[in-house]
Amino acid sequence: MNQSMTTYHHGDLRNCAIIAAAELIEATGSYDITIGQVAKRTGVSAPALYRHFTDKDALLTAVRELAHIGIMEYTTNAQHHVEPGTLAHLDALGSAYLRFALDKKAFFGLMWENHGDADERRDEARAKRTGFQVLHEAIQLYFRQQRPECVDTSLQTATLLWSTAHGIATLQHNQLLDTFDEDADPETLLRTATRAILDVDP
Amino acid sequence: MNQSMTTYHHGDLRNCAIIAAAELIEATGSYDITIGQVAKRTGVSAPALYRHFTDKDALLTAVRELAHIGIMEYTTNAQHHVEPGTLAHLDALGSAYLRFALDKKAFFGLMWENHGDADERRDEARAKRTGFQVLHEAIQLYFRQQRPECVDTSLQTATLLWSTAHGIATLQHNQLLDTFDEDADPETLLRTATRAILDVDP
DNA sequence: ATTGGCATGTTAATGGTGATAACATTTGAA
DNA sequence: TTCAAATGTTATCACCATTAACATGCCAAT
Repeated sequence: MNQSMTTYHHGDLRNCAIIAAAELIEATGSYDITIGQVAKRTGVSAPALYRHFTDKDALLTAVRELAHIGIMEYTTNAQHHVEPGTLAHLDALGSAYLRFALDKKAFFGLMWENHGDADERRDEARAKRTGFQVLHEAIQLYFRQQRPECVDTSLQTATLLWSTAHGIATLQHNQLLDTFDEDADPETLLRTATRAILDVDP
Repeated sequence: MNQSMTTYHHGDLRNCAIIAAAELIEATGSYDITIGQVAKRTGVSAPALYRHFTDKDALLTAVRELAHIGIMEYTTNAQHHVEPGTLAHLDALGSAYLRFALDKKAFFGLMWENHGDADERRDEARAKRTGFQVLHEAIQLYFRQQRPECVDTSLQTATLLWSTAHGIATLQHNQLLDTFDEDADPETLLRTATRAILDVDP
């Protein structure tokens, strides 16, 4: 991308291809891109990409990593403006998740798409588990600080909260929330659900 | 399918193609099928299908209709064994949703995939709204019968319940529930969430 | 009954896509 | 300095969705 294009060898093709793919996805709003498009945007021939990615899915997997980093940025930024261990903290995490799904529609879709290789999926599962841990720790902190009488070490609350946030995000992503209830507001729904779920088991 | 194959004209190609596609999806566990595969299974040439479907997506849309009917059967059957207006009734609906997602993985994925034509999407949205209405009415009945003091005419509870069920189903579909919490059981999660959400606003 | 038009099939061809093969250039380490 | 590995390039393939051009059989009007 920032290489003097006079060289036969590109110098940083792998990274540039990933970025080009991400830009393409952002620009078109769809992750249905072709190797040829990525190659052209990178100023290189299509087969050149196969020196750096075993197949198309490997390239998309690299883009998915970027998407994971992106959603992490959303949540990290959200946490900067709230007091740790408060209800507002949990709201901020959920809100960040929903906003990412809305702002970066194509990346959000790509992240959760069913794809090929089992090894790649395991790596992504690890990345997603990291995000899950952030939520789980925030919940643990919330209970210790706000409701020390009912601290719960299980993962159930975190799993439930993630599921709900994910469901709301996914339905909204498919434009179904409006279909079901034209007055539905994702953030309000999630806040309501969050409060309901946190009140379980007291 | 049940036609004497001696005729040049097939007689019921449209329906047979849809069924063949569905069978193929069921058999391979993936909705990534080709027109050629469907044609071969129907005993016909590939272009013949274009007399009945404008494009591949139109065929898949027809299969999606079958999937909607299928999930409706799951929920309808589930309702036969429970008292209307009870908590068990709501549990049965949720359980049917989760079981369909697990039993008919590929169909579930296909139903919620992002696809092309806006008109087709509007039709499917209608089908989904019908399913949503079933849930909403069950919830209304539940409140009238079990908790008449807090009947709520809004769609919020239904939307929230659907979102949660959908989130759990989707995460499970992507094998992420186990990743997050190896002890997580989808049915238990949904039952817990259901009770929490119903207790809102009392 | 005959026949002509329309619905519905068939084979051939097109254009795009992922992927591999065969060949070319550069780089860097012995 | 040189040659092998790394990395690009231009054919080339197979597969796929879709369209074109042609063939067949059903049905309705004569």
